[in-house]
Amino acid sequence: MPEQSPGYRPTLEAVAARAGVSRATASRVVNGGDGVRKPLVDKVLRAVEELGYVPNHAARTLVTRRTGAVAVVIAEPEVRIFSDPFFSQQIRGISKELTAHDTQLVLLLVEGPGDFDRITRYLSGGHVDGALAFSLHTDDPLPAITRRAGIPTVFGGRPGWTTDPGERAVPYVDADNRGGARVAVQYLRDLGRERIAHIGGPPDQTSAMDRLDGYRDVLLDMDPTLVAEGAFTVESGARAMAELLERRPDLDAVFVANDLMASGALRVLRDRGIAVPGQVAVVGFDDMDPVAKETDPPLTTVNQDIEGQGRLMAKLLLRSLDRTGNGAAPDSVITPTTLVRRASA
Amino acid sequence: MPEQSPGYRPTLEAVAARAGVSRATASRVVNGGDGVRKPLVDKVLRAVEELGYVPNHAARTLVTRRTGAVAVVIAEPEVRIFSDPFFSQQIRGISKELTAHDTQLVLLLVEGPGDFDRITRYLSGGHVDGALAFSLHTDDPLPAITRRAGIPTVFGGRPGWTTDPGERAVPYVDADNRGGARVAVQYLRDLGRERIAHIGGPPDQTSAMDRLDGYRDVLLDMDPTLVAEGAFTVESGARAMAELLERRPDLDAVFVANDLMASGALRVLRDRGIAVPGQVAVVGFDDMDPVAKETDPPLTTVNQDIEGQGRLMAKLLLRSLDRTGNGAAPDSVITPTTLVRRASA
DNA sequence: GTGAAAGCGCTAACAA
DNA sequence: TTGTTAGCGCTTTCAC
Repeated sequence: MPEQSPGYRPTLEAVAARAGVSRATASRVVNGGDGVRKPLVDKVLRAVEELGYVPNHAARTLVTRRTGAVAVVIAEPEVRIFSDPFFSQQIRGISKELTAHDTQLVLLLVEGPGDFDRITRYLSGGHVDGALAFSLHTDDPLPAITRRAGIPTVFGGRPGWTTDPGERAVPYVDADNRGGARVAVQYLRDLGRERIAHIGGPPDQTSAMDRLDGYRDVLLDMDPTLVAEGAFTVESGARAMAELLERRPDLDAVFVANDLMASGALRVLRDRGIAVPGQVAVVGFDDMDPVAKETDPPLTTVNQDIEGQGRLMAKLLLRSLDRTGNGAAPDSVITPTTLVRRASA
Repeated sequence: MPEQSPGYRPTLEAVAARAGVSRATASRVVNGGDGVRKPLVDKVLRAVEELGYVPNHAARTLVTRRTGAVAVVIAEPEVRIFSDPFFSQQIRGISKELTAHDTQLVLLLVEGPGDFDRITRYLSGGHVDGALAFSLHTDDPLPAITRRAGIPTVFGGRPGWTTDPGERAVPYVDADNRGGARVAVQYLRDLGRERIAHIGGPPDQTSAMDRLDGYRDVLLDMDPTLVAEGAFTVESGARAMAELLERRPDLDAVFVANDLMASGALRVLRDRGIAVPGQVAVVGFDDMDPVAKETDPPLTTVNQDIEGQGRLMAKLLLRSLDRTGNGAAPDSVITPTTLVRRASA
């Protein structure tokens, strides 16, 4: 890579001149070289190399009307984003996929309700070609915002909104929360457990709802005293476990809606000298690294491929951005989950 | 906000026409309105409002040569980024500051050594005005890359590189790791502890080095058998603690280089029935939320304002990007730390 | 297959 | 103070 005086940037014009061709031909070569004779292609390529030419992105965007950038919108005012590897992993997956397609990732963090205006303006401002958003709460304004902004969007996690009839469904990627929960609870049942409790997540998050539904699917005659509500944090899991033990000292298993809460629950059980899985079997959800492996005992839990979900989101979005005809509106995808057996159940 | 047929975007031309002024005047108003008479300003503003005009960013960049975007480069191939809230918090601070200055955040995740080429190309490609980078390892190639790319860069964390004489020092923001460590160890000493051990982080990270140096500052006659090395993870902290107890069962205090390792150490002490702080006092580093508050017992630790560091990084970079003359090259800043007393020491 | 030329939407001299 | 005009660097018809 030739080192130039910093700040100087050769233009396509310069490349064309050096290669002895027109700007148009140089442009064709830079953009793939279709329909240009081999010798000319080589000449141009050499000029590019020698000059250290890098296309001016702004100029390109101005004429093509494509920015080559995608916004990732994260609305999570809670502390949760700080202690939850969930986002980091999804973003990693997204980043990999976008990078592979020369697309930039513009991060939009929503700090508060007042920010929605800013986000709307940005999204409608032609800065990005599409958006990826995480919608966690049932009353999330994000779906409405991206719809209004009129840019293709794929959501991470099932949005809580029920689609109005006639309105186009919002495309999303989500794990099979309900199915995973079903498998987990069925597993506890097959183990012979009879009083299977559940520690659920915040009821305004669709993943929590879906996992609770999966629990209900298996335990049709669900006893409400066996269900406690947490907040997807370690501490809330501990509290919920204590509450359950208070109410139902006879419980012999718990299906916990995420690993963080499960680790809190395990701590409470250990502190009270209750054997796991001997007296109480515990199954978590997420297979979060490294939490699940390092609990005492190691946690049996439901694995979901979070990074893969991120990749998939990006993939779906990029496909809908593709102008070569097959740029159909993306469908939603539910990714599979698998039960990982460790020692807690 | 007027809803238009999606895809249509009014131009400055349209605004000017509607306001009955020239494009130049419209442009002036949109960019602050200096030197335009009030009534015209109002007219233009109204036209903007009515048309729902949003400036075309590409066109503007093309002529001003400023992108209004900043890259955040994160090179952390390790698992660590997944379990460490450190980055999320810094990014949050960065995001807030950038947003307040209408600057976009482009996220660049470095997945492996092969990625450095890509990053270099991107940074020199005029996509962004500057960069913020996290340099954690002493052999990090990032400083060299951003220098070669020739764009202003501010680092998070002291880069391990010793600056060649004559070469411009790399500007960075870092916590006062050494000073914080000094205060922590001195505090243990003031408590009357006489055999103060240390669990350090990976020696290729400057923060770990600096904290170790602070420990040494106080314990000049440092005994090597009192020092163990961890990897900034819970498990490694537990291992290091076990190792130390093996070697020096007589130790009466431990200064641990971060809270994650401290929580592992506490677990080991608890498991062995060693009273904290009765027999062994423990001080951590980071005051990580929620870890430090929720250990058993709650952790006495050194607080650093991570989000503030992020803000500061952005602030320094934006200042050096400012073209109004005072755009001096940024200096480095060391942010203060404070000891937070809880129950473990 | 290749080149000439128009124009994307905007800012910044320069004129008026 | 306001308007006119010349590009910024690129892609893309349209001729050749």
